[in-house]
Amino acid sequence: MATAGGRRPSATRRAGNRRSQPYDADSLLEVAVKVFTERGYDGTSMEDLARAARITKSSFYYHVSGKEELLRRSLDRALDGLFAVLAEERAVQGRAIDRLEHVVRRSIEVLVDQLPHVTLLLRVRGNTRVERRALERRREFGRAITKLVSEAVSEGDLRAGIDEGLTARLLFGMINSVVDWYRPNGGSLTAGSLADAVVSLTVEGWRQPGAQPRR
Amino acid sequence: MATAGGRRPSATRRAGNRRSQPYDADSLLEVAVKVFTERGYDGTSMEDLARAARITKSSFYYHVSGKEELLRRSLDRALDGLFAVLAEERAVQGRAIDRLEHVVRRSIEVLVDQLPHVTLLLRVRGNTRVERRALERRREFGRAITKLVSEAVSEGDLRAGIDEGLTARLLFGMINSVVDWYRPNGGSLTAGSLADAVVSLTVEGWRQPGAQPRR
DNA sequence: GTCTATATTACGATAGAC
DNA sequence: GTCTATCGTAATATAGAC
Repeated sequence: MATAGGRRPSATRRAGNRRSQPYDADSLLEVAVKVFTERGYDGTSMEDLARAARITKSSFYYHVSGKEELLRRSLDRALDGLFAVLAEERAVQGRAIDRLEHVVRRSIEVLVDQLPHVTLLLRVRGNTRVERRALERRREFGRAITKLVSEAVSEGDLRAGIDEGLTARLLFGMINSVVDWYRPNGGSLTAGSLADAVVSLTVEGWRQPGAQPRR
Repeated sequence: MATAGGRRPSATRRAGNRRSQPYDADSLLEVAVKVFTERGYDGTSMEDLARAARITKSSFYYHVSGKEELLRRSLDRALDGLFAVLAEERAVQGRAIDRLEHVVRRSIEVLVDQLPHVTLLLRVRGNTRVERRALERRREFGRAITKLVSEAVSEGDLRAGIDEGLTARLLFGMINSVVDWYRPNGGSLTAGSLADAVVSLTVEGWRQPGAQPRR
């Protein structure tokens, strides 16, 4: 999965806030997006970013044109990851219910893998052109999910009578909410076991199989 | 449900952005929180608020001490609503599974009823004391939900083997995600039918009852 | 590449007239 | 209660030395 590019010049080097070698635009993006997710994009100043990188504002500006470039690159990373999932073999071939499950599982992987970027994406409000473009792509992703749910109903694998758009929204609402608490260092909770929990909860429900229906 | 106070001096009067009678602190809170949810709290300036209220910044300051007072009052409104649910008769008496369902349904009602305030609450980052206090109360609410899920497992009404904390988080993640798309003017989708969808999806799952298990 | 210093604008907040 | 005018601060961004 990784960061999609090839070379990784400073990812490990910078781990632990160690300040030794000069920055490049990519390593500063990492720093920035981390701070954005902690304090919010609008709540973060270039001074905050520079302090987190242990350099001055001016040095920061040497590498990037400004806050919005950082936001744009981060949002693109998240969106490219999600759309790549929609293009995968198992997302386009087979029964809709299987394609849906695949997209759910892989989306959770992308979310965990690109956690800060996806987090930022999910909090965008649409105040600038960059943000509005991201929102539009997000809506496009949502439409693709709704279509999958719709087809799964048509093919008889989801209960008829459910509202496709609503179900899709609630499903991805559940998935997206993961960014609010998931922390990679947590250890045992992998993207896979998280996906298991989500799929289990939405597919089978939490009802105790033996239990009497309660109404 | 309403706005908890008694008199409603300008709620209807202000509907439709009509500008006629003088403001008070409560009617300005409504205006402000609406803008906050659209542009984000940090992304909103007092100038923005004043423009939305069709008065000047100075006039706005005549009624409120500043942005943070507006935030504090909004967050308190959301949190008070949610905690009131936990204190309701049906949230403290009976089987845990029934108490849980009641809290889920009533929380959705509060969310819909106090939509902008709950929206703001869910987006708080913890940058100020006011925000950190709200986050702490939110965590306390979360712990109460986890406890309910836990008890429902103990009482044998939820499948054993599920992770209580994870289930609680995913459940309320699904519920909370509603603020990202629900619009009251939408018409036919009431809090009740929304709650039905959430309960149905999480309790029964979306599997077609007649369908063969697929793995 | 990184720094100090600074230009410029935006923002939160207040003073004082009406 | 609302206005115009303004103060002080903090933010984005750049210039120029090293």
